[in-house]
Amino acid sequence: MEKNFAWAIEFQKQISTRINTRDIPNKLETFCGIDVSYKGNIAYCSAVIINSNFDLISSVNVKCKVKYPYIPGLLFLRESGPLLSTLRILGIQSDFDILLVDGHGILHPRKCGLASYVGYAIDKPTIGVAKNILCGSLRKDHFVEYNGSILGYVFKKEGKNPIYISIGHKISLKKSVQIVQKLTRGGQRIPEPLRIANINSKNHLNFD
DNA sequence: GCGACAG
DNA sequence: ATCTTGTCGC
Repeated sequence: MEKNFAWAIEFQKQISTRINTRDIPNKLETFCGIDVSYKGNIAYCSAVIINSNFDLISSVNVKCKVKYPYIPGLLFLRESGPLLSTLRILGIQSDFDILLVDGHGILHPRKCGLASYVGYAIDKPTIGVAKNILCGSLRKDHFVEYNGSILGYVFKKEGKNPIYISIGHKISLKKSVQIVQKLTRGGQRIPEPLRIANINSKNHLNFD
């Protein structure tokens, strides 16, 4: 029962040509983290917004039906729907400056991971933060290289597994790394907005 | 053909 | 991601 997802691959190649890998003039006061967990065929998506002082500004939990399977390299098919629906609801009550997504940005076979697609879709500065690498080779200087280009950075915390940071959209890799490091509290592996969003998404009782 | 493979 | 009990370590 395999399907043709060739269209999705072409779509990613198309979107990748529209990704902005530079910083844009923007405030850096509020940060949104968003993540999804699953139960059967239901996706539970949570988004939270915090400020530079880690104060909670806003949060939403949204339930959605799963429409696509998980296919390595095509995570956006499965998660962009729930993420965009949730961000739309969140937007009704609060705005934010930077979005952090659980998954790769341009550190991707077609330079268009989930974080890049979502960032492009909402047209906001977005950073990709993944817990595992999908492609590329690790360099001693902590950068990740793929097809001759520096597309990511490995952030390793003592005693913890590393995380992989990459540009989602409308931000540079340098600033992406600075932000992720500032948002990662001592003793933690995951930057706060994503860590809280991940916890909330697994709390299925807080969904309508 | 073989191995790898975000969440 | 999710399925799962006890268990090792700070």
